[in-house]
Amino acid sequence: MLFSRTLIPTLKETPAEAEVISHQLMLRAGFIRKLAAGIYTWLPLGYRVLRKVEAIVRQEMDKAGAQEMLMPGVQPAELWQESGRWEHYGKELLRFMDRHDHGFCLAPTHEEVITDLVRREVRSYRDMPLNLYQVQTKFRDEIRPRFGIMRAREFLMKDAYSFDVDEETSAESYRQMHAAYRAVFDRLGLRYRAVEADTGSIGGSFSHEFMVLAATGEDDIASCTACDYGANVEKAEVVLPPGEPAQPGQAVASVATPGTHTVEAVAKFLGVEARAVAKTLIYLADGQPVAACVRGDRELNEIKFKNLLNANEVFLASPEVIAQVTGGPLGFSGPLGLKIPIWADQELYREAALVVGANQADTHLTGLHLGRDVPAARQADLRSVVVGDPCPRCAGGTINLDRGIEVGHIFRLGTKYSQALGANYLDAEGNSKPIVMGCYGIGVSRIVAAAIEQGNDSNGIILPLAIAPFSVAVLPMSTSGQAWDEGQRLYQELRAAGVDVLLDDRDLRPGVKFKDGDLLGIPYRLVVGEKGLKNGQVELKHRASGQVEMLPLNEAVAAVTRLVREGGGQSL
RNA sequence: CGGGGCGUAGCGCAGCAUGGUAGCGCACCUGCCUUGGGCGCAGGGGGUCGGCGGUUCAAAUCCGCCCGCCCCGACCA
Repeated sequence: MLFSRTLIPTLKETPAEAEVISHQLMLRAGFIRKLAAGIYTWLPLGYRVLRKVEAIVRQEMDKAGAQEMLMPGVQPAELWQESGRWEHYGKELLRFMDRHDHGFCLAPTHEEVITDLVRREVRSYRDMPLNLYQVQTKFRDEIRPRFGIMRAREFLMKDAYSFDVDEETSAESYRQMHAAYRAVFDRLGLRYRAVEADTGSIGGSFSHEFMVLAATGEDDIASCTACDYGANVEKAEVVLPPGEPAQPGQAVASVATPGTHTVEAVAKFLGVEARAVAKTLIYLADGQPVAACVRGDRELNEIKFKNLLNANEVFLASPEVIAQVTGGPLGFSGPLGLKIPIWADQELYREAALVVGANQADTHLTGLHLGRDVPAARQADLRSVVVGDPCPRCAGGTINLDRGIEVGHIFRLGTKYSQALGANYLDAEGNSKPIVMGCYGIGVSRIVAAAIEQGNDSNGIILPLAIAPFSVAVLPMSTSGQAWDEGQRLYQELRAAGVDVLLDDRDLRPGVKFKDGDLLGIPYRLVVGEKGLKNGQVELKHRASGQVEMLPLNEAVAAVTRLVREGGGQSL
C-alpha cells in the first residue's frame, strides 16, 4: 500500500483521554478513533492488525474441527427471559424496544442463541461431537469502560461452543480447544500463560484462562518456578510447607490496646510481628454473617471464600453489622465467642499463640490457640498466594507472580445450560440425555491492545510479525532520483513476492518518515537513500531490536521475503 | 452508582481568583528553502470558549440546571 493514499492519521502528541500505553499508541498511530465511551472505529491500519489476529484464530479453529457460523447481534427478549438472564444479567445487557414494542437486546454473549439452535437441530448422538464458532461483535454496557480497546463496551470476540454426548468426550473437546488456543497464541507471537481459573458467573466444572503477560495487566497470575502449574491468583491454591500444627502454650489473656484499629498498629503496640496477629473479617454471604480469619500479614481471597461458602455474593459487613454480630466495634473483631460460622485459614493452626480482637473496644486477646480455644472454627485455604509459596503441584517449585491480560477463557460447562434450556439428544439406546457443553472465548480486539501493551518502546508500537499491519516498510529518502526509483522497485518486487509492504511515498523529510515508521509497529524497515546506494546497498532495520544491516540492492527482496516467511508473517 | 477531575481551533494547553468580545505550541494551506531522525523563513485559514438559562451596559470568566469525557472504587470474558 502507498502511505500517501492510506488514511493513517498519526499524532505527535498523546490525547489526554488515554491512560494506558496501548490506548495512547493506538490513537497516536491512527489505529482507532473513539466514537463514544467504550465504542471505537477501527481505521485502516488498526483494522489490518485486527484482521490478522482474526485470521489466525479462524485458521486454528478450523484446523481443530470447529465450524464457523454467524449469529445475530440483536436478540429477542423472549429467549433471555427463558434462560432467566433477562432479569439477572443486570444493566450490562443493553435492552430496547422495536417499533412493535417487542423487547430486544444487543448480544453480550451467545449462549442463548446457540443453545436454542442446537436444541432444535441436534437430536441424535450421531450429530456429535459438534463445535460451532463465530467471530462477532459483542456489546456489554460496562459500568466503566476504560483503557480504550482493552475494556470497551463494543468489542470483537471469537466464541465457540462444543456439544458432546458425555463428560468424557466433552473433556476431549476441551483438550482440543486448549491445544488450538495454544497454537493461536504461539502463532500470534505473544508471551502468554495458560492458567487455571475461577469459572465466575459462567459456571461449569473448570476452566483455563489465557493471559498475555504485561506489567499493566489487570489480573494477577501465579506460576511455578519448576513445573508448568499456573493459576489465576483468584483460584491459586495455597499448600503449607511441611510442618506440624502448633501445640497450645500460654493461656488466653486480655490486654488493653487503645486506638489500635489495624493489624500494623496492634503488632507495633504489642511488639510482635504482624504474622502473630490474626485478623478477623466479618462478611455477609448472601446476607448471612460469617467470620473469616487470616494471618495479619496475609490477604483474604474473596473468590476462594465465596466458592467455599457456595455463595452468590460476599462482601464486607458494615460497622453496624459488625457491632451487632460481634458486640464490638470495627477493628477489634476476633473469633472467640462469636455465634456465627467461623472459617480460619489453615496456616493459623501453625501458630501457638495468636493475638486476636476481643470483640470489645480497645481490647485484644493474646495467647490464642485456634484448635484449643475456638473449636467451632473450620479450617480452610482462605488466603491469596504470595511469591515464594510452595507449588501445589510439584515438590521443590515455588510460586512466582506476574500480571496478565485475559485474552482467552475456556470452560467446561457440563449440562448446566442444556438442562436449563432443554437441549437433549437420543443416545444409541433411545434414551433422552442432556447435551454436554463447553464454551471457548477469545477477545480478538483485546488481543490487539494486549499485544501493544506487551510490545512498545519510547518510539511507539512493536508488533510481532504475524499481526503487524505490514511486515515491512520501504522508505525512499527522496521522491526523485535513484532512491525513489529503487524504492519503487523494491516495493513492487516485495508485493509480487507476497509480502505485506507499505511504501512511504510521501514527499516529507526523512525524520518524519522514520518517526512514523517506528510508531506504527512495522517489524522491518528498508531505507533507500543516497548513503547506501553509493555502495549499491539498502539499509534493513529491525524494529524490535534496533539492529541495522546493509544489504546489497539485488539481495534485499529475497532477504526480507525470507525473514517474513520464516517469522510467520501474514499477508492480507 | 459513590468519590475526584476536566470540557477553550484537529491534538496538547494558557486565559477564568479581579467580567471589557480569545491566545500559544503542534497539525493544516500557500510560497521560498531544506532533504538520513518530527528542518528554517514568510504569509494564511480555522473557535456557537460542551449545551441551555440567569446576573450584567458587557460573560470563556460570575450563578443555576443539563450533557459529555477521564481517573479511583464497587462490578465484569
